[in-house]
Amino acid sequence: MKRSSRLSLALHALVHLHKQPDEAMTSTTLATCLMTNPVVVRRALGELRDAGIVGSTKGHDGGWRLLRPAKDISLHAVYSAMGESLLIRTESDPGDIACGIVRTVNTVMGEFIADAEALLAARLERVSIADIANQATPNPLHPHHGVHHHG
Amino acid sequence: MKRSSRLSLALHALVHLHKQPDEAMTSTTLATCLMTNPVVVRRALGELRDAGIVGSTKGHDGGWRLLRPAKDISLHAVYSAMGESLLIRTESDPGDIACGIVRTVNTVMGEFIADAEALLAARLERVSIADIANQATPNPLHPHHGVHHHG
DNA sequence: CCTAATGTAACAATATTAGTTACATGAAAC
DNA sequence: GTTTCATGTAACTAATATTGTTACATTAGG
Repeated sequence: MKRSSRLSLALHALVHLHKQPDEAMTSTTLATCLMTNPVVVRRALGELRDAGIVGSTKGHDGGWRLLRPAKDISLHAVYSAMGESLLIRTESDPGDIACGIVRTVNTVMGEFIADAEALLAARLERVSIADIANQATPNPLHPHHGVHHHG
Repeated sequence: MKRSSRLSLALHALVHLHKQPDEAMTSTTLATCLMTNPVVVRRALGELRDAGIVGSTKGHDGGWRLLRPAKDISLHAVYSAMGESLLIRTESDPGDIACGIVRTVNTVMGEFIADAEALLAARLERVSIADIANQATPNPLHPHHGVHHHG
């Protein structure tokens, strides 16, 4: 697995929920689609639940569903809900603290990153889960039928 | 240590080389300033040497020096020389390969990242090592004397 | 009260990154 | 030419971050 698979994992799950609006999907079902563990799904979606993006219900016929239309869920909302960023973290540069250069590099880099962060946030705000779903070109071998039986 | 300290490490080293243009600095001296191991310094600067940004000489009075003025070394040159990026890598999303959604998420994200990469590259191109050095506000407690005896 | 779901803590496994040791190579000093 | 001081690099170890797993508590419905 690669770094920050959490992000694509969450997006993947959200698109699934969007495509199946009628009934809640369980963590186990999603985990099968995402080829991971139900607990990992809960952890990721739990953060989105705290941000009011998805809702979860326990017990019979419980599971996850979107709390608002996919077109109203921006990628930026997802990312900030998960405390993630597209940019690397470059805080806390190693180096002798008595050396002024360290702090200068950190300052310059920090400003650059903050600037870039704002730039990307604005762009991510303009992309929604619906945008991703609409671009979904079904796999010619396994077209979607609403139910996802993993291969 | 934080992720991609390699980047700030390299920048830190380059500013040191810029501030000391008269003689070469050894990996050991730099390692002391950067609070790391000489081999780590060699690994990082080695990539910059391959890119023609710095030069190294062996033997007595050997070490590292800049091969061109600091104002002509852009952050983008440094980053691409090291094969690094300011953006996270999101390649190879986990998920069932038979599920079209996986590929769609990857496609959309990939395009977004590529776009952002180009954007940031252009911005990094406009910042040089000299820009960082000029912004260096010396530590009031330990002003620079040219030689860096670590604390 | 049994089943099916989430919630979460604690732990194990894995992957990534940084640090270290060891030794070969090359250049200047003596 | 031999010694010394430097880089070059491979191999290994250690530390860190991430992901996966197990176990069990909680809640809802039949």
